[in-house]
Amino acid sequence: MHLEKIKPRRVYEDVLEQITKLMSKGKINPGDRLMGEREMANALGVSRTTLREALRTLEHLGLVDIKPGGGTFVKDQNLNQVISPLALALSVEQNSFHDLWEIRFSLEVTAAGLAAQQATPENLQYIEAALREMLSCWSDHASFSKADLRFHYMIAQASQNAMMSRLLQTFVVHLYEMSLKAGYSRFMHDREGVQTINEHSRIFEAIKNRNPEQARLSMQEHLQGVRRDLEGLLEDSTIDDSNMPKV
Amino acid sequence: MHLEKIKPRRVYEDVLEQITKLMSKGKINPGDRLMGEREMANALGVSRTTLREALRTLEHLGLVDIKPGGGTFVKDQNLNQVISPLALALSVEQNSFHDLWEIRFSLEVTAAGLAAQQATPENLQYIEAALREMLSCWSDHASFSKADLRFHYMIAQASQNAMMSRLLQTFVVHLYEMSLKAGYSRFMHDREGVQTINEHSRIFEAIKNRNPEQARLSMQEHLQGVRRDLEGLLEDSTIDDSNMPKV
DNA sequence: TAGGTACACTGGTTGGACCAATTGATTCTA
DNA sequence: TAGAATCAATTGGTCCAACCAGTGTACCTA
Repeated sequence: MHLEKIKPRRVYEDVLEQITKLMSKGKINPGDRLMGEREMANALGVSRTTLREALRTLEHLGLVDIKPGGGTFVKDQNLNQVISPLALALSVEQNSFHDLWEIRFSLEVTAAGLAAQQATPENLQYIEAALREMLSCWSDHASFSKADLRFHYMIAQASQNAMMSRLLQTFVVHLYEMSLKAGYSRFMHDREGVQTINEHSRIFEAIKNRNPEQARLSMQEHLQGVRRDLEGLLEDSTIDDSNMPKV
Repeated sequence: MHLEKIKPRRVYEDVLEQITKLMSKGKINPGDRLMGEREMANALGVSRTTLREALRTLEHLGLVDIKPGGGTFVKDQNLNQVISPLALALSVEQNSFHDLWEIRFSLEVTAAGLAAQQATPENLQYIEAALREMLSCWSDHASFSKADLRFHYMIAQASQNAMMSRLLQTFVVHLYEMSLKAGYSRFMHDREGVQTINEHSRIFEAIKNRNPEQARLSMQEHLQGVRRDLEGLLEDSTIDDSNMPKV
């Protein structure tokens, strides 16, 4: 027989529930300032300590902005501060590079297709700007990588899917950092300088020409190419690709 | 000129960093019991309150299990307790059904393909069991839906990608709950009883026959079908599909 | 009126206290 | 002696009162 472990209910969870409900029902709106901690704790009938645990949680979820000396404000969701709650979890959990890459691959190919359908002129402008910057500073590893990341992020943005964009950003950045640790930067130029520019251009053109299928295909090819390069590196790197929780 | 706002450093963030580093370096392993709060707070030179804010964060990330009266334990990642940090964020943020569905679609089609390549005999067994249960209790809405969800979850598991599985589970469950709120349950049977069984069977067969392309295709068709049904419902439902943060 | 200053208020942090639940050693019992 | 009941130490959960360091505002001054 298999029984579920019963979790003791905690007060701060009740508090969290009350506040989140107010937010999802629109009783509290972005930009609003919440009551002071002392006042709110009193209104809820809990201690300030407990209330603060709930507020801290809200902050981690990116739902609230706590300004010392100022107050607590409901975060404006339009700010694309991509601090996904996944980010920290990713940095700690022992996920294999392979697994994360599959997810990125899946999402980014989809995002490229969506971008081709729904990118605004402004989106296209940003994507092209990132592409130009890659061209202009391809001799500077750091700047090049930065522009590279921005290129991919701008495509995610162009998908007009905020959650997709957040997820992708999180995964892409994390994978990039994992690659750096494995020493990818040294060897990047062999490929990046010549090949990547072309691939990126193709992706951009497909999006610009409103060709979703081509955009998906170009993105697919690009990511497969990058991955091939990374694979050689991974074989004898410090990236742990085996210690993954199975099932 | 655009300047970034400087965030005052908080003590609990330092604490969080120390602990997470120990975890990612393997100094602390799943199952380990952390020091008592008083002792650890003393060792870190911070107050118990501050330490607790860090521990609470770790708990929300699913990295740690806090047992009142017992102690704090590093969570065993092998337990597929899918309490993604995303879950709460999803329940509060105003994400459009459409956006979440696109993500689910992308990931699940990929998962189906992977499952066809890598499913273990045990995986296949679980998937088939869920399928059988759907057949046996198709007259009971609740049980049917439960089996339906399990079917999809088991495929995600069969992809052998733990992170993918976690993400999918989170999105699928959330979308299901959103559907329920919109009154999907009443109308589900029109389609579910007849069509869905067939579609599910096709997906299972493709996975069983180790045919990734067919598995992807079958999953694609199934999800597109379900979505078509949902769309009619969404037009005049309580699901907010417009109030989504753009860009 | 413009500028500066004092003050009330905010979140951040601390230490101490008490509760309820768990745990493990101790003692009692059969 | 083996098992059961008991007790005490320990743990996390919650609360309280206090102080700090910033913020914002109202008031006062030049």
